[in-house]
Amino acid sequence: MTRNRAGTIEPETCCASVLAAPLSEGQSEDLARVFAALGDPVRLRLLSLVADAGEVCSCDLLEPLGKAQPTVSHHTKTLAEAGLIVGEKRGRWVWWSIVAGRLDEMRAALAVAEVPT
Amino acid sequence: MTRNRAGTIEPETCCASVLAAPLSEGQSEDLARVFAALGDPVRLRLLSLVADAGEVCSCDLLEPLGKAQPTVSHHTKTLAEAGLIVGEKRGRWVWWSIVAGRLDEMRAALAVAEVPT
DNA sequence: CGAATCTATCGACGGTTGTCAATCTATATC
DNA sequence: GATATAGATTGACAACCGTCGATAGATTCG
Repeated sequence: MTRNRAGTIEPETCCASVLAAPLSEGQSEDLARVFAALGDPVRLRLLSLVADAGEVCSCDLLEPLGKAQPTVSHHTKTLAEAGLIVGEKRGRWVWWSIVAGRLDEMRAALAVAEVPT
Repeated sequence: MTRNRAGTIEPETCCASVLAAPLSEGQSEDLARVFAALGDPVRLRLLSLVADAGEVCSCDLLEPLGKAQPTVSHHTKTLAEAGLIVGEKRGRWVWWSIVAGRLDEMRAALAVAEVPT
């Protein structure tokens, strides 16, 4: 598996499916890392807030999530490392937005009866 | 959120999307439970084996997964409680199969640009 | 019944994770 | 430069999780 400079995970197999039999250990580890990032209720709410607003700065996430600042920072980092969001620093603020393509990849991984290319 | 007697998760909102802004705490917890079940490489490989074979008995999972019997039993239980697989006992064996609808629900939850009803 | 086999449960161990107070870095403002 | 603010990092703690040996339950076969 490869890893880009931002440290996000980039499986060589962009479309490995859970339904494609025996998933290799490498593929399963890459997919599991991203699903694990989705496996926390606070991170899912964070993701929904970012998706809804299009762009959100971290400071606007504290109150709706009801978590302390280091906790929110920890979650944004986890989601960013999973490639699900990206942050852009502007002045003192970091603006987060969804990586739609990454969500599509995960959807594809869950696809039943995927037509192999 | 509701929960049936088998202990499997049953969100009242079958199609709650991560993109539908602020996901309620209940919705996010239900979704997170299922994504967390998917967030382990051994369980993803297990899922792929079941999906590929259509039906697999637990005894045939030990060797390909390279895990001890209690560990495999633990993982099948986790996936079953998440509603991703179902087991049918026949004689001494338990035959596991995929719940395709559950995978579709999770794909829908990750859908970008979902059209709200 | 007794032996063998498949699965689930229990208990324990080590590693990981979510959380927050305290602290540090970077940026902006006076 | 001094002060204030947004965010990241560190360290600590409790809770959770993956793993497996031992054991128990269920079913089949002799």
